[in-house]
Amino acid sequence: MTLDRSLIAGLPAFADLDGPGLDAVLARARSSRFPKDSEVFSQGGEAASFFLLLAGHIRVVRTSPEGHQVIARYINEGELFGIAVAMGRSTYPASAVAAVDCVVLTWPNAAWPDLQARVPSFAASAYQTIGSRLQDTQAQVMEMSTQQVEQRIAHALLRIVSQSGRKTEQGIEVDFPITRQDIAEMTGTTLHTVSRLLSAWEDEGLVKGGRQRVVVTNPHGLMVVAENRRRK
Amino acid sequence: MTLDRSLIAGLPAFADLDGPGLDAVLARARSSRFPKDSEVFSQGGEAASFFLLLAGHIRVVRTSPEGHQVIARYINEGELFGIAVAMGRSTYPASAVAAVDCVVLTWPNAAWPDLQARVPSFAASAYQTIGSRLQDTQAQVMEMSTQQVEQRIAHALLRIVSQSGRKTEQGIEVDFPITRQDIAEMTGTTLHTVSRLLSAWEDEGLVKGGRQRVVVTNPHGLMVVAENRRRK
DNA sequence: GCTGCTGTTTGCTCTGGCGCAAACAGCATA
DNA sequence: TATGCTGTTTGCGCCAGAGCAAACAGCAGC
Repeated sequence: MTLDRSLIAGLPAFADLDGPGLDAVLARARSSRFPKDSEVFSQGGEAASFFLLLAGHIRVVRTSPEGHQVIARYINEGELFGIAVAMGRSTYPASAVAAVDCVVLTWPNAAWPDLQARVPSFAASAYQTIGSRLQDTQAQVMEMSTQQVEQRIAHALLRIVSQSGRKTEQGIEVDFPITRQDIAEMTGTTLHTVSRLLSAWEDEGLVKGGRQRVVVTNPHGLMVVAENRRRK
Repeated sequence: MTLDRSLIAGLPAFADLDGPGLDAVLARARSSRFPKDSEVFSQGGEAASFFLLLAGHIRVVRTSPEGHQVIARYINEGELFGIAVAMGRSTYPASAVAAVDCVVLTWPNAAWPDLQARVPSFAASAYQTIGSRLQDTQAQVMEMSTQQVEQRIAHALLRIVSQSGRKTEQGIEVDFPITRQDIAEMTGTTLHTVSRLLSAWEDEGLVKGGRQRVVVTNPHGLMVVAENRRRK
């Protein structure tokens, strides 16, 4: 099965590639579907492939030995993920779970050295992805060290909505199902605290909730909360 | 000034290099001294170079807009740091401060593409460094999400001591000056809490403190604390 | 339309660890 | 030997947010 260039031509990861370059990249890939809640790869499993998300949303989850779960990030359409090979790792450090039905491009790790040599801008894009994830994660550590729960949750919501928001009449909605528990696992807090805060924000007209739904109705107001600039 | 191969021949970053490879790498580098407390590079500053620590210890610090400081990591002898260029970044995301007098190799970023092409194993080592920092940072997020302060501090201490410990008669000592405040900034807690816990541990015979000094006298006991397996 | 499951809300209690304050101790300099 | 400066210790009060419990609500399947 041959994949069409148009699948990936518009993506930032391939911005610098010409037609033949795109074909070279696609020649080694295959596309597959992952239904909602299925695992694309599993924490600790041998890293045999790397991936690009064509459609859908993917949750990257780490589980501690004691069974605690933490959501490291959400992958959006067009992003590379599971690129353990680019970091010289042989196992996946986290699991990737489809938050909705997804379409994923898969490359075998064996293709990496060759791709890196023949399509250097593709490799550069992978390295940049890793670099920006490192930045994001370090920023998260800073947030967790210095900010209170309310600001952290507000920031997290704004980030989600800015990366994976869908405009509606009411405001900007997270365009995949997300539970209060998920938000808690992203911010290092508890389901209960998230629920309480969202309820409070709903009363203030900042957000609107629903089952596995969050709509930010007043992004600017939420930013004020995130920056801790509100007059209590 | 020409640098001698022996400077770097034993380092993991150059493990795969032969003699000419080492020379090629060194040809573009220059070596310099940084006195204690001086900055090797500064957060937000334009990233013009990347570095390797030949001797000493370096503290990587991020400062928030509100002035909060967080210690992202310590760099040990033989490690690459400030490799913004490998992540496609144009500014440094943190500052690097010499914790003791240091000797540092410096390459201009301009040398990177060439080195990457001619000494691929050097580039690979840089990418692996970034990858393992991402792992470390994500592990830190997990710790901060799921563990209490006591465990986090115990883990942090064990990590420091295993990476930069010096054996003494008393136990393993952190071999650079480190304050309670530093430990607090590594673990997202406060000077006071760190001091209290170290005092308590000293009473239990796990560690021994001093001004800017920490000696772990009973690593195994401290691991029990870190794993939260103690009978209170 | 009923049933069950999964996710959400909310009240109450309790406590880890932060913030403040003050005293104290090494170490360097005059 | 005295004087500061910087880092450390410790006591005390407080509160953000966790933990527990219980009721509630949307949605899927029968």
